[in-house]
Amino acid sequence: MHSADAVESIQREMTVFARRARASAGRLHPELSLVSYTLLGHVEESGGCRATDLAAHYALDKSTVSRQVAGLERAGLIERRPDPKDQRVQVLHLTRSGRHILDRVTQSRRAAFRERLTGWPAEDLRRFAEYLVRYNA
Amino acid sequence: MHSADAVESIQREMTVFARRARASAGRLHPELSLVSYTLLGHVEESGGCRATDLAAHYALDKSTVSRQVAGLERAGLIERRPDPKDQRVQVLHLTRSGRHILDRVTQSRRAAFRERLTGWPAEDLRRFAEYLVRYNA
DNA sequence: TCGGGGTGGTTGGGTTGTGCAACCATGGGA
DNA sequence: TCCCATGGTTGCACAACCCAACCACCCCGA
Repeated sequence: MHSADAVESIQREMTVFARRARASAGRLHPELSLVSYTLLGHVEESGGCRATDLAAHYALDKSTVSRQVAGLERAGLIERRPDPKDQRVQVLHLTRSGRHILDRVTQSRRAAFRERLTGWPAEDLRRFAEYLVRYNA
Repeated sequence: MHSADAVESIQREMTVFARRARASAGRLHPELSLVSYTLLGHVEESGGCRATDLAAHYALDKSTVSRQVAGLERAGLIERRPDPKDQRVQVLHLTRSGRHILDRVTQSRRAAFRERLTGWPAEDLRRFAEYLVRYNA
């Protein structure tokens, strides 16, 4: 396989993956869309972040994030705390319920993934993940 | 990095990638969305296929494909030919114009990708593509 | 000190991609 | 000949987006 073909494949397969991921996420966890799940995960990992941070990291319009965040708050999964340093800012944090649901969904997603990746050598998994991170950096 | 973390990363980074791809595709080629481009590419590669084939391969609902195909036909990029073996079937083929646009967009996408992947050893590219194909298989 | 450009966030409006369900037409056996 | 399966279209609803306009607040320089 030449580099040009590899590039072609990467592009196409990523697209296929994304579509399937979204579809199956919707089926498995009606309570938490793939987008919500991703944002929720980011909020947890970051230990409190702003809507703008989410928008920048996921290349989303701030209006999109604003609405997603509103939905998550309405669902009681995150809460907004004022930033004492800057009155414009709302720092997002998971609620107890948000953490709980995130954990449940993560478990179940992980199980599905693991099944899918059964038989992959650990080394390949590691390298696959590393490629993706490097690409998106 | 342990396997569980790798799995987590793969999932997340794929999502990020997909979103960026869609956004940038829309910006670079307003005349051909990412979905259209993908389907068009598949039709060319297969050398004539049915809408149902597309739906199966991309895990899309047949109604979605039907509408996408209708759009591509309206745009003059593909044409439907009756299948002599089965009157229900419409075999999809690229038109001259479809082939032309597909080529142009492919060139430009490839250039963008290549720039992005500058500095990647060919071996890594090859392996990255292989992982993706294996995963989606 | 005050005015203005920059930044965080919300809202209104519109587009696109998608799935589900109901439907039609054709095909292929029992 | 009937009946079910299959390929495809259409109506309907919805989620995720983006852009533009807007408000509130921050901060820097004249």
